[in-house]
Amino acid sequence: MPSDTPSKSGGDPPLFALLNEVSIIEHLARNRLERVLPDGLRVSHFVVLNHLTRMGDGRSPARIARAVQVERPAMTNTIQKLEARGLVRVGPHPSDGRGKLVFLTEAGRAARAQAVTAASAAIGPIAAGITDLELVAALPLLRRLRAALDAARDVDEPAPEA
Amino acid sequence: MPSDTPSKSGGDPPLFALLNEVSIIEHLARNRLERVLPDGLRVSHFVVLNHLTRMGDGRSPARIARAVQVERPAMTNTIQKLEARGLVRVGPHPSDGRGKLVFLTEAGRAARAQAVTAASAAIGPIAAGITDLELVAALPLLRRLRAALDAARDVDEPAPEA
DNA sequence: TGCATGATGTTCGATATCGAACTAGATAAT
DNA sequence: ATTATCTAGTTCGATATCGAACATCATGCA
Repeated sequence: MPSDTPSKSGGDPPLFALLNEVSIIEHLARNRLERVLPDGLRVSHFVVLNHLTRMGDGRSPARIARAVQVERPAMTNTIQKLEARGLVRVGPHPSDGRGKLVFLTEAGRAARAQAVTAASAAIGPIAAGITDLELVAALPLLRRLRAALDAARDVDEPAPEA
Repeated sequence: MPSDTPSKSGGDPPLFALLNEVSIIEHLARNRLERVLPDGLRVSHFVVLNHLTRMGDGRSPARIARAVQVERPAMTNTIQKLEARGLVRVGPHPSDGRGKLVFLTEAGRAARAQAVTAASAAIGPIAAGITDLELVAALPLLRRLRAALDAARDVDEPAPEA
């Protein structure tokens, strides 16, 4: 049964081991989520609906893109799909001539609620042996790590030479 | 400065909040890694080199694909690229007529070592304010979550009817 | 032995994402 | 005011990934 055992993650620094687990969890959760979402709703669409619901309506595509860690062209595509499905309404920015603002429609809110239900039903039971207490306990570290990675995102040239 | 504050992740169940952090961390780490890898080495390539180095040589593409959470066509593509770069050697399976086995070349091991160095240099400093102790403390939960998600991967029909 | 089922590697078509580049509009500096 | 710089949204080309389908070989069962 131990078909993989030579040197599992023995020599890996803790940070690498953690990022490895994170990578696999993300992949598994994403795949699972993709299969249970209603209709042909994509994870990327769900993420945007979720973001708009939680953080608020009337945001620009660029702002959403930054928050969701996606490049702007991808967000253009996603929002066009959402608008075509009637889950989102796009209007011009009042004070910024080039900008746009994205608003949730009622259908969008409903679809998001339905997706959340489906996601909870599909992913919740899997983590049966894991208590909320443990999850909450692990959250602060992950948030700090995310913040650190996020902060270092634009800092690519740390003073080339002295 | 608080440009995003309406309802951050207040109403989210802990599992969702954690998966959200995981998703963002994975994205940020992947992007950062992609930028620091030598030549045009892709993250997917690096992952395979890493897996073969840590878990051992002479594995079949399908087995690697399962371990790395990627579909077989993607692994076919990745291995062809690796072979074209001379980082990997592919031979027939001795006892299984259809199978193949993937072996690391010296260039492959060297490239992996170089990539690990680059990755450490790029990602290590970011997590400066985070101790190995904290990371190690968070690992068990993540491993359990991964195991749970992994186990539930094929169990899609949990006894449809009684 | 012969046949059904499953696994492996691959090809194909569709889709999403990314980086680069472009246009239009905003913003800062001179 | 004019110019330079920056940002928003989009388009384009390239690439990776996925799901479905296929040919080949293994394996279990009759």
